[in-house]
Amino acid sequence: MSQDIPVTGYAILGLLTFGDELTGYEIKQRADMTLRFYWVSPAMSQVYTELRRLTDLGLVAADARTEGSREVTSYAITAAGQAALRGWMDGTPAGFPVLKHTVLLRLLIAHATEPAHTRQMLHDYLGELDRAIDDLAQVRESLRGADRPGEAFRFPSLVADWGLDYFAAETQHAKRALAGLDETGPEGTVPPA
Amino acid sequence: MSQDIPVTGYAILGLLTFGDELTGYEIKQRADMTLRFYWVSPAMSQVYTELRRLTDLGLVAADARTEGSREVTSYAITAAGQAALRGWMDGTPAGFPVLKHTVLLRLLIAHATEPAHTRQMLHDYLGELDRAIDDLAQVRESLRGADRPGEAFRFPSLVADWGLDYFAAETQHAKRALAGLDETGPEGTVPPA
DNA sequence: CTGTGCATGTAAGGAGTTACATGATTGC
DNA sequence: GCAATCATGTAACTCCTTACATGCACAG
Repeated sequence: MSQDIPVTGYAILGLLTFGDELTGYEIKQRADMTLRFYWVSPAMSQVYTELRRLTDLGLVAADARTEGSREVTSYAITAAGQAALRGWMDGTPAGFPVLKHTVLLRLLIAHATEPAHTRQMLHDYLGELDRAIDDLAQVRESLRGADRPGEAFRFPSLVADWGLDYFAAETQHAKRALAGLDETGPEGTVPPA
Repeated sequence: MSQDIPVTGYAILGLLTFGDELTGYEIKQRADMTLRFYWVSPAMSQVYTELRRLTDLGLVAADARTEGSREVTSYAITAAGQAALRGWMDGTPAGFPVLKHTVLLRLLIAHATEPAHTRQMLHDYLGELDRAIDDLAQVRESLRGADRPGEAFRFPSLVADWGLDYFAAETQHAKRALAGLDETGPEGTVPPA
């Protein structure tokens, strides 16, 4: 059946189940909007590589047309693609999420540098979290109107809400860590608020 | 300065800042205990590869001895290693965490399969979360006694607590998603509890 | 007429994985 | 005696990234 497609391949296949025919460029944009929060933001070159593979396997159909004077290729999922996607979703265990959290990694060994640097890092992280929340909130808003049970964007909404909650929690954690950093050892005093 | 070491290299360097001389095997064990939750669980082969690189760069010192009749090599961080680690922590932006969350990815496109499968997946995830929480809670317990400000395991404790909260939140999210799945469309009725 | 966005690719390389291979030590 | 754990590595391969390369369309 499924000839060993990387997860990103299935993710692209998944993006194509929402109805539209998409170009590689558009797939990259959609991935940057939503997929990046809980999977990856694949490089353009990988999107094309993956589309090539999926086309060769017959899981997507390439629709090459000429627009003005340039070649544009859109892709649509095929019946075989739908079947492969289902086979993957039903047949392979989901597995535990992998978190590559450089902030936490650095916090773990924060004793190896000065507190000021760690504080700076957490501040920066808070800023990036704000931006991520703004971005994701906008995506979430765009799903309104079709986000109720049975509607087209039911699951994307569920996932977006999950993500928003996650980022909110991260913000809290970062703030708590920041507060914890300001506490000094048993002999020290708590610095003024 | 730092000759392009992968993050995992710095992670290993970080593990060696907690005092002990460790063998590759032991480093792998420690990584599996703690690092895996917010970075990765590197394969054994990669641990050795990385230790080789760090040794070549003079960032760790290999201490090869013969124990009984077999060769055992332990590694300790050198002064140069400490400097390189600090340079990395202070000099490179931490960057936003990357989450590879197959459960969320699958939930996003859950319309492509039957609700029963999605429910099953979320159940499985809840089980794995329980196990992860147990494991991490045990690690957290082992840090007690040296987890206050200024003490050796201050930061690891902070990070472990962060992780435990994260897993608790994930459990809540998964349960909420499960509850959301049981709601049917506007025309349907809410199934009995 | 220049920069930004749209659109598509190739090539090189790195990080990390699985599979394979080997052997000592310890506990049952 | 056998399995699990300790301990160390090599080889092949894959996913994915960065850098490079090209060219149209459109707005200011």
